[in-house]
Amino acid sequence: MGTTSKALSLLRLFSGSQPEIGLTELSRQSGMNKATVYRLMCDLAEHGFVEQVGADRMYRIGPGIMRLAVLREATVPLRSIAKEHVRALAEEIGETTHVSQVSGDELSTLTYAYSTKHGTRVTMEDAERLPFHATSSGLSVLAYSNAALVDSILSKPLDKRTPQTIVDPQQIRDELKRISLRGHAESVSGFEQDVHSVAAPIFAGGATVCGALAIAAPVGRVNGALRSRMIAAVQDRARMMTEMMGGTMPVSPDSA
Amino acid sequence: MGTTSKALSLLRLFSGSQPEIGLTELSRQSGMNKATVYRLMCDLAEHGFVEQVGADRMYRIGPGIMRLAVLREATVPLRSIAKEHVRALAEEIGETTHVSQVSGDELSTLTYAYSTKHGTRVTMEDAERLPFHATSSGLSVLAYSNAALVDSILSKPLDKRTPQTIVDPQQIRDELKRISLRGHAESVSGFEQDVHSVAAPIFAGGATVCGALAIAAPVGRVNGALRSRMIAAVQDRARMMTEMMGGTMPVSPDSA
DNA sequence: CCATATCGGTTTATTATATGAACCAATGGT
DNA sequence: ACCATTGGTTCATATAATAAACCGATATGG
Repeated sequence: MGTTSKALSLLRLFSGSQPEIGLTELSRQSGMNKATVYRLMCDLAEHGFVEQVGADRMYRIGPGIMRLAVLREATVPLRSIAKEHVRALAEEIGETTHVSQVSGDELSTLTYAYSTKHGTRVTMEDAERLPFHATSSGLSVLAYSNAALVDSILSKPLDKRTPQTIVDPQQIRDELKRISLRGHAESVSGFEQDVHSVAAPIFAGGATVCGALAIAAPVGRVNGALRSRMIAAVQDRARMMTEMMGGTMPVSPDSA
Repeated sequence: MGTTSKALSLLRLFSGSQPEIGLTELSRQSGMNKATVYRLMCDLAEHGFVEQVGADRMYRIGPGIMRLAVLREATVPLRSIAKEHVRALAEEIGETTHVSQVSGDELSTLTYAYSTKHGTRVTMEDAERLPFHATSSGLSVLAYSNAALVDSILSKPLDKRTPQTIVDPQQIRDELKRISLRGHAESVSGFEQDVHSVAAPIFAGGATVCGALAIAAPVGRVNGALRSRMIAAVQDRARMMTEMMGGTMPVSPDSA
């Protein structure tokens, strides 16, 4: 692996549940030599990609990222668009909503919103990486992705997150076909126990899928009526977001 | 320079006025060999830090940045806090407002807001790098920064952006003292002709300055009354933002 | 319509750079 | 007082980065 890739892969270790990491821990989790990690982190810090904080000198994501993020949003405003719709949709349906974004072969949560309508709700983690095969968001994205990505994802071993998680590649491929016909994906307890979610893909310029909009509710609350409303609303909103992104829905299922 | 630093410095070339750059152009502007740039960009693309777009294969900032940005904002929510205040302040004063952020020895615009009160207004560029010595934002930050940063900035040659730009290090140091006493900085046509701006620093945990809030108005519109309102408002808002960031104003000027 | 220039990308011998085991100094818990 | 762990440093070794030349494709212009 190239040196640059090693440095960037260190950033991958940071997550919502682990926003600050020490030098030794970084070395352990990356499997790289401590001295190497140290130098790489210095390089990253020099450019503001990470910063050291507190007496224990832990590293966390740095301010330099924000400049690039502002630049990204100025050209591809997925997050700002998402924020509006996610908010409104949560209000409308009374359940948790979120938008996730494709980046290469990864899918991560971009923003989410809770509704205060019920005392219980599905909770989200910041910037969480979502598995493609086990979430409605992931499936809806995959259903409109090129074959190369689908193959790449389904050829690796699929994590069985819950007893309900579908991990058979062929079964998933069949489901992807159905999804691309219906225009939305659905998952019941595939990622987290007791979570029922529906999702629809969002497209950017050139009819390429750039992410997904999803609604997630406790399984027990999803009756026929709510389910219908969720599906209709998520598709409608995703279509609106696609429009705002300057994208178009592919005319026919192009998962080939 | 290390390989990693070279890769990261390529990202620095992207800006609001140049959001997409081709391979040859990157090579030219960075001074690095084209083959080297190519490999580095591949590494960056692999991790979603850049992506290639269109038929001409231009590079732009990629979606991978957004995951890190979400993570950053979850721990240091400067931008989300800034957005609210910048909006409200623009409304209140009727002029352009913006918040910039320190990252190492750089200062860049994080968010801004326009007011529709007047037909003419100061306009901003996304993610623009601001010179410390020529902007009220930069001066207000510098006035509360440690001596190492101040020395580092003032020891390099200072760009004379306009005839009014102050470029004499000693003169600037004197001004910094006054700023730290008053709590705000002011610049008249120091960065852009005909722009009068006032700014106040924002502090994060540990009384370290993390950025600045500023109001910018056309010189001709800033009379005594407006100027007083701008100064009072910017200081007030910056104080509020500091509070929300969990920061504290340093008790005494600590520019030593 | 052909000649030329420029583009993104690729190859390969050369060389500079990254690496990692061992080592410090500092801190904290027992 | 001790041991374990932390962040950080050193330097001989080995690996990975580099750059000139090259390629095919596209665009430019006379």
